[in-house]
Amino acid sequence: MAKTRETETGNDPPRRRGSVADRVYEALKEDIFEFRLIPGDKFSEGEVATRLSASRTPVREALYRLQREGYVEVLFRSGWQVQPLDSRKVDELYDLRITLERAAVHKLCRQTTAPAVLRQLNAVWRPDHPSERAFGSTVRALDEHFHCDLVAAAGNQEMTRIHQEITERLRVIRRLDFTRSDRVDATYEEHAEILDALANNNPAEAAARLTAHIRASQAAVREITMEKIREAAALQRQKKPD
Amino acid sequence: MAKTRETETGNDPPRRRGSVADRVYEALKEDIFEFRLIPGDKFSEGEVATRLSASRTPVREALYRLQREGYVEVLFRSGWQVQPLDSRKVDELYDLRITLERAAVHKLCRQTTAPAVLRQLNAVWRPDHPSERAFGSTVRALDEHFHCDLVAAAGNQEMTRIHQEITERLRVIRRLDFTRSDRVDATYEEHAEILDALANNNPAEAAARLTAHIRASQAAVREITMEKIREAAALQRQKKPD
DNA sequence: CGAAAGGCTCTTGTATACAAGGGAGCCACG
DNA sequence: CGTGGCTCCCTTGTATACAAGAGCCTTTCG
Repeated sequence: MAKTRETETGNDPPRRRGSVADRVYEALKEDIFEFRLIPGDKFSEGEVATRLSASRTPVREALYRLQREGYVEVLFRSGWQVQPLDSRKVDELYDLRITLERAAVHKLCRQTTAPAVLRQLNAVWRPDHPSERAFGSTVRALDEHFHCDLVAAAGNQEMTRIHQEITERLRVIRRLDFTRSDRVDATYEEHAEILDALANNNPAEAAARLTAHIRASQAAVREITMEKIREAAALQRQKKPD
Repeated sequence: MAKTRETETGNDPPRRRGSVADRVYEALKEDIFEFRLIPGDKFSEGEVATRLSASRTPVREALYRLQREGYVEVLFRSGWQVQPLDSRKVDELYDLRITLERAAVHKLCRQTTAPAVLRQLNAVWRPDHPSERAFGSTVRALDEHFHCDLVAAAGNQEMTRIHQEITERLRVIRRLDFTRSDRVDATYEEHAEILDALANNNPAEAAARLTAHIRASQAAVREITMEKIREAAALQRQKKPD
């Protein structure tokens, strides 16, 4: 249901929507996002082509796009592999995110025509009653929009495009952040603080709050990941006690 | 001679070097860089395939890569077109460059293991005698390396990769900067100042100098471009006085 | 019994064949 | 003469056929 309509936020779809290659691209990306394809999994072009009722040509095109975006890798004449997202790369992407969003915030404060976006974001992140707060995966989507909208509002399309790519790349990880209700609450509060600083045209504080917010999320995600790894390891030990 | 070995600096060559697709990719990119393919030019896949003695399959792969990087665009069932690099996008890419390089400089100052790169850069940009200064296209390559090395030294591979992409995208334009000897001299001096600030572990000044340096280059390039456009327009008027 | 070598299968890389559609030029008609 | 529509060619998008190599399994020899 609703497929991966989320990824249609339209950064660079110069290719005609509805082509087989696009369909395959979206399907594979969703497979990766939904863990139907796990990092390390190997598969072949023909296999994917059969499963998605397409020929190898559009499948290859989709795979090359995904490769460029860092999701998969081709092993010379030995099939494809889902690229694992190691913690080093994750940290690098977070750093990059912070760099870009800080720059966006500074740009935003130098602009005069900002309030439109800010008003809209305020409406979402400052509901009249706490009961109006979203929950679950909705918060993840809203959080993504918050950060993407800030960057987009700065007006640099190239920056927006790259930030969008990073956002998608980190999506698999970031969703973990919103599985804890305390983190959801923190997100609401921190976003509100950032919006305050922006409303006061205080770029330094806005940037500081933004950085702290992202770092907190990053730390929480890292912690949750470690937890999950420990759980998985325990389960593994329980299963194979050799 | 020497082909486009420059682009082999190896950001992401997961594809086997020597493949037809890579050869076509490099050839097309060089065609664009050397203005054998001018922005606005239209061409077809079959045409390129014939010219480069390949089939359409690797040509298409190369074209999709170039499309993703913003060099060309596909017109639905109506051929391909070399994407013009409008001034708005150029400005955006410059802004992005500044953002990334400033971040790199800040990171660099927080590190302890920086001097190696700095020493090497100093050797290049602070020759014992001004006579040892490079000239022509060599300066362009050296300037590119200066900025790329700074970013690479910060240690964020993702940032390095994206910065590299931006660098390539702006190369066509930036080369204009080094056609004026005063700009070459300025580059030497400004690079030296940046290296000084880095040696003194003064991130704020380094970032400021860096920004000023890039902005100066941007302004010069813009001016030279305007000049060239005026010249071209004059020539046009002379040719077709209707 | 072990190890090495050879072949067999499956993989990607490339070439070509086929399908669908857009654009320009031409012809006919008002 | 102008304009609208039609047709043909050329374009990309997709499917399939062919080539070359990497890996594994089997077989054979020491």
